[in-house]
Amino acid sequence: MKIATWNVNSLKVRLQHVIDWLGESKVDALCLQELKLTDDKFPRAELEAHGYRSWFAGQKTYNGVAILVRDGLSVDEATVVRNIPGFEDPQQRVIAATVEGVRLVSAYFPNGQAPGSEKFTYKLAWLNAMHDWLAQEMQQHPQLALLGDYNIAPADRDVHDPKAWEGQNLVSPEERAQFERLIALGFVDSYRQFEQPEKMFTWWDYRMFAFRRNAGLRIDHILLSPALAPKLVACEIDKVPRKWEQPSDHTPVIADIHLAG
DNA sequence: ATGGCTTGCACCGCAAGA
Repeated sequence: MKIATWNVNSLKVRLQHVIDWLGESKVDALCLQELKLTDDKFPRAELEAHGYRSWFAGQKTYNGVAILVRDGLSVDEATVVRNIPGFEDPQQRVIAATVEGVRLVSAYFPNGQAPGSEKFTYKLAWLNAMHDWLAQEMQQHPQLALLGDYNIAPADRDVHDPKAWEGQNLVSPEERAQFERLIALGFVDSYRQFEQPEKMFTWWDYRMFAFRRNAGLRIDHILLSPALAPKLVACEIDKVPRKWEQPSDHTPVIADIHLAG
C-alpha cells in the first residue's frame, strides 16, 4: 500500500495538480493539508471521477485536512475522527481513518510563527495533545501512520542552512524535543529508514528563488508505529510537483508499505 | 536588510504561512 502526504496550500488552486499527481503516482491513500476551503466547497465529485473517495475536515480560509482513498480499498466509516479528541480547537488540523486495517492520521501541525509567541504556545499545547492522543490511538490501532505537515525539521540535516536557522521557528529545541517525544512512543521516521541523498527537503519558500537554490526544509513526514514500520519497503520525496506551474510550496512524500509481507 | 511570494477575503490592503 502506497500512502502519501501533501500540503497543497489551497485545494481550490491545486485541484488539477492533485488529480494529475494521483494519476501518475497511483497512491492508495493521499493525506492533504491546508485545503483552505469549507466542506461545502470540497471537490468530492471531481476526485471521485478520478477514482478516489474523500474524507475531510475543512474551514474557511485556513487549515483543513483530508484523506483521499483509491476506489476498491476498504475504509471503516464508523471510526473516522476529526480533530484531536478532548482538545477543543476551532482549527481543522486532524482527520483519521482506517484504510485496509491501517490507521491513517492526516495532520497539519501549527506553524508556531516564532518561539515565545502566542502561536508558538498553541503549537506546543497542540503537540502535547497530539502526543497523548497518539499514545492511546496506537493501543487501539497498532498499525498506525501519522502523515502530514509537521512544521518541524527534526535535525540539522533537514535544513538547507542550519546555522542561519539555528533556534528559529520550525527548528527550535522545543519543537525538536516534541518530535522526539513522538519518536519515544515508538514511531519511526519513514524517510530515514533508507539511505537518502543529502539536502533533501519537502518545502521551499516561494520567495528569493528558494526552490531553484534548494533553500528548503524537510518538514513533511510519515511516521510509522512499531507494528507498521517493519512493513515499510520504500520512502521518497517527489520533487516533481514543486516544478509545475503555480505550485504548492510543499511537495509530496510517499511511503510504500507491504501489508502482506 | 524583517524584505523577498502566494493564498483568501474583502474590497484594492490585510493576515498568515514557514
